[in-house]
Amino acid sequence: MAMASSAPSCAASELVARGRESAAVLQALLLGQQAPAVGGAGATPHGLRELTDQILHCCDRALAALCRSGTEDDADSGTGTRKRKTERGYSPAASPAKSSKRMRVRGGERGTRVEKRQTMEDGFIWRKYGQKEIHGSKYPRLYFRCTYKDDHGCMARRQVQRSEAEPSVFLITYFGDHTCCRDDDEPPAQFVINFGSSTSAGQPSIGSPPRPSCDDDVLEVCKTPDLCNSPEDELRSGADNVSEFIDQSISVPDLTSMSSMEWDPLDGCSDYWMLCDGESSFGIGEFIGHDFDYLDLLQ
DNA sequence: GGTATTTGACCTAG
DNA sequence: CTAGGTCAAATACC
Repeated sequence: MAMASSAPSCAASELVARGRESAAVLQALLLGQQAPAVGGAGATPHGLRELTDQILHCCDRALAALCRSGTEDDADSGTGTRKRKTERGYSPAASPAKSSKRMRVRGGERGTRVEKRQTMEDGFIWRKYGQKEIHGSKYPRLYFRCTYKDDHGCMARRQVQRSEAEPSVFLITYFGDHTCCRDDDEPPAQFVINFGSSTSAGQPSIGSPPRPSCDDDVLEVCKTPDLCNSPEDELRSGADNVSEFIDQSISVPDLTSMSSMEWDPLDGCSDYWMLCDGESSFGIGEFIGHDFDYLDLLQ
C-alpha cells in the first residue's frame, strides 16, 4: 500500500480543481444563473455536455494520477493476456499472480460502486460471460465484461442482479475500470447493447448511449469501499457498510419525478471511479480517502 | 460463417 | 463442503 506521491497528488489536485470549476459553472447554468463560460461552454445542450465531459475528464485524470502513483507495477494487469488452463484443467502454476480470481474479488479487487438502475444499460458495451444462481436469491447474478477486453485489454467488469425488493431495478456492481474508451478525446462506445429484456441478456439494440454513469436510469449510486459481495447480499445484511452506503447514497426519491435539475451531475458522474486493478497496492480504502478530500473541496 | 450467449464444469476462499 | 466467479464448449442468432 503506497500512498500517492506528492507529484501525482499535486496534479490530481489541479485536475480536481478544474473539475470543480466546471461543476460550479454547470451548477450555475442548471440553476439558471449567469455563469462565466468555461472553455466556451454555454447553457446549450452542447455546452452542458461539454461541461459534463470536462468534469468527467478532470475527475478521471485526477483519479488516474492518484492510482498511477501507487501502482506503477500494475501496468500489465490490464493487457487482457490470460493465463488459463489448456484443457479442462487450470494451470495455476503458470499464472501465480493471476491464479486467484476469487481472491481478487473477495479480498483484493473490490467493487468500485453500486448502481441501482431500471435498465442494464450504462453506455458501455458489455459481453456476458457467466450467470450464476445465487444462494438465497430469487434472481441469478449475471457477469459481464467489457466487449473490448480483448481488443483494448479493458478489464472492466460488472455484475448485474435484479433486486428482489424491486424486480424492476437492477443492482449493478462495477469492477475495474474502462480503458477501452478512455483514450483522452476518444468518445465512449458509440452503441449500446440493450439488455432490457426480462430474461437475462436480450437481443442487442443500437442507439445513442448516454454518458456513462450519467444515465437517467441511475436510481442510486454509491461508492463501495468495502464491497466484496453482491449488492443484494449487502442490501440484505442491514448491519453492513454497503447497505448503509446504498441507503445513504445519492437517493433519487422517484425516478419519474426526477428532473435533471435535481440531479447533481457531479454526484453521478464523479462516481465513475477509476479503480486500480485488484492486485495493485492502491486500496480502495485509500482511494476513498482521496474521495472524501475531494468532496470536501466541493463543499 | 462469424459472433454472442448459454450453461455446465472447474477452481478457490471461507 | 459450499457458494460464488470464471472459463470455454456448445448452442443460438444474424
